[in-house]
Amino acid sequence: MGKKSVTFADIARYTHFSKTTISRYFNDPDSLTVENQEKIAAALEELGYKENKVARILASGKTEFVGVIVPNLYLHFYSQMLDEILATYETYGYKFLVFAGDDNRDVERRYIEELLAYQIEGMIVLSNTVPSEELASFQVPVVTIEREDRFCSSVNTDNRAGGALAAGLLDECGCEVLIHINSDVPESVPAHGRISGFVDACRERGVACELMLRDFGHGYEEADRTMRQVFEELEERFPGRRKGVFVSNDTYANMLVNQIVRTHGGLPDEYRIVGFDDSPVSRESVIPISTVRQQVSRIAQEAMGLLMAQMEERKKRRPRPLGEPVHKAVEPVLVRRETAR
Amino acid sequence: MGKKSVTFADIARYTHFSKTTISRYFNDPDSLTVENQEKIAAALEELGYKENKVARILASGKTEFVGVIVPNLYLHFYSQMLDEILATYETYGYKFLVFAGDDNRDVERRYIEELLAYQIEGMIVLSNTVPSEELASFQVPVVTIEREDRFCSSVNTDNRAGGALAAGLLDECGCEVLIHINSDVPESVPAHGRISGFVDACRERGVACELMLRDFGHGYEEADRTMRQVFEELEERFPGRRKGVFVSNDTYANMLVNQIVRTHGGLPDEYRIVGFDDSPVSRESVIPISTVRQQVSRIAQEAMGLLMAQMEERKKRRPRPLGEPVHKAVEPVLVRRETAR
DNA sequence: TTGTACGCGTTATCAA
DNA sequence: TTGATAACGCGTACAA
Repeated sequence: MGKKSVTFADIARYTHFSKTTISRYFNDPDSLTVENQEKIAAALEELGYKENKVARILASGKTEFVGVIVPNLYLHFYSQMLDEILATYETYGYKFLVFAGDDNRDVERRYIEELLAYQIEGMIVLSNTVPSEELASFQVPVVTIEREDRFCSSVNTDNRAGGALAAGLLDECGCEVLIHINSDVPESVPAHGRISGFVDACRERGVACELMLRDFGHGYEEADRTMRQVFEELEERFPGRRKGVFVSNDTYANMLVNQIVRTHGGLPDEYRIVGFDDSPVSRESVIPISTVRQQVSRIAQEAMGLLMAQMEERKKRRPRPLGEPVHKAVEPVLVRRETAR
Repeated sequence: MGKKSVTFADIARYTHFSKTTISRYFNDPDSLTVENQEKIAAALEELGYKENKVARILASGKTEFVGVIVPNLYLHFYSQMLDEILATYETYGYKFLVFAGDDNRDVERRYIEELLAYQIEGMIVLSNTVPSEELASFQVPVVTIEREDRFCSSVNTDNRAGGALAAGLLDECGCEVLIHINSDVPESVPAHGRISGFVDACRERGVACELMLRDFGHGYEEADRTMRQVFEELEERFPGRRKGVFVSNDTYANMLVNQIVRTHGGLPDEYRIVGFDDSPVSRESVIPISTVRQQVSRIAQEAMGLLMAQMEERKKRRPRPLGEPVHKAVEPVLVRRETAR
């Protein structure tokens, strides 16, 4: 690399101390006299020392690396989540090696191998292709976020509570029939709670409840077409009745709002709509959409907290055999906008 | 770390080869007999060997790390950009250490120090707080994307061409007056080209051209209020004339569209609108917005390509003194939607 | 308070 | 084709 970089040995030679003393200057400065600290500080300045953490890692075994695997950064939820995860650097000092796995299981497996080769101390997984059982089998602490989490510790939004919040708001708006639009989410995925939470809340409130589970495909266009059909079905099946519609995410909710506005020239009183995520589109919509916000920042912090606990445990002499996975739930928050007050 | 991991020494002992031979198995397998390759392969399997790239780094000096600094991942452009940067792992094998600097200069400086301590081989910078002159002073190849780039190599969208595309489309739509809404972008930032490109294209076409540069502040609400004023001004100053409005980004363009739709119940024939970025909101809008797309994927690839070239050069015996920074421009693409055909 | 000596897990240089 | 030995730059017992 051109000129060799300045090392502890150089500083030691220059200051007539030993390498150990230089090392101590960084890791336990108080064990040196103030005078000598200053000498060393001056020498560092003089020689233009730059620290080399790779060498430190090899010697200490601590990389302070955490691996992150997201499905993509196209969906706002994931990028926002990553943003908040990165922000925990200020608290814990851990650095993040990030991979976007694109929902491809084998690709993600390769990424995990690579991460392990870099001696990551822990892993945060948001993608849902590799089963949690397999994740748990790597000898590294893992915390998952909003995905199947049977064998791993995890942090999720309390999706059931989210479904209930939506049902509650729509009910309060005086809706005669409560409808939930979603895809057929497997029970193992936390987001399934949006369905069950909504249905149960409807039952408790004694309100008519309708489930419309559709395959929204993968692209935007496809989803939009499906939503158009759903809209027509709504118009046909529930004419004149006040419909409270809870849509599984804001992007889909916005499609529905657009459809309604294009047809009726606005949001008729017979519609009330609630989305999920509080993603940008919910407030950018012509009619700002009421929604259920996931506390992304809190989720990220809890996840790093959980991970830190496991990583610390692992550094001890006799680490406990990890015990049962811990699952944390973060309460969602209702955001009232114009589609349902 | 619980059980010590299996090392070359263990494999060597087990197979009665030397550590060197084991190393060769990985880095130059053909220099071993096929027979011995198989023996070693078997031993690796047997003992459950996991590679340790940190040790390799220390010995070889090559980290295959690239540092990335983005302002945030809240804006879609940055997260999409990061997504595409991460995707280049498949081509080049470089891993990415990512920091979100939140537009705080000193924070970003700390992040850069940290990145350098991890012996990154190169850096991709999207945030705009640290001057390119300072970036160039670190002894690491740097490529910037869509930011001030005087002293660094860079890849940017050809913003002037983007402004011209917008002007062209609006002119073709038969607009009588062409208006550009933007903030007062400094000339050093590539995005300034959207202004100059637009203005020059108007002049060439001999069309009336109006610049409305406003301070849109930092939050969404603030920007929305500003856009409301801009809208009122448009209505007042150009009544009855067909207005071709080019807005600096899709989020703002959507605010304008919403304002118009709320006032007029739709998009009157006297308005044509073009945004910039092709971000999700442009097609999620009630009236899907015509826009100028940045070729994010191409930009990311060009950036990594440029960076790779510099990093390779640096590994040679007598690296050229880097010479002048290289600036690449990527052509934008016009996306015709409903607000301007 | 400071120093000695060794280890971390690879790669690189020679020599065989 | 293989091996012995010395780096790589730092941390850490243990000794002084």
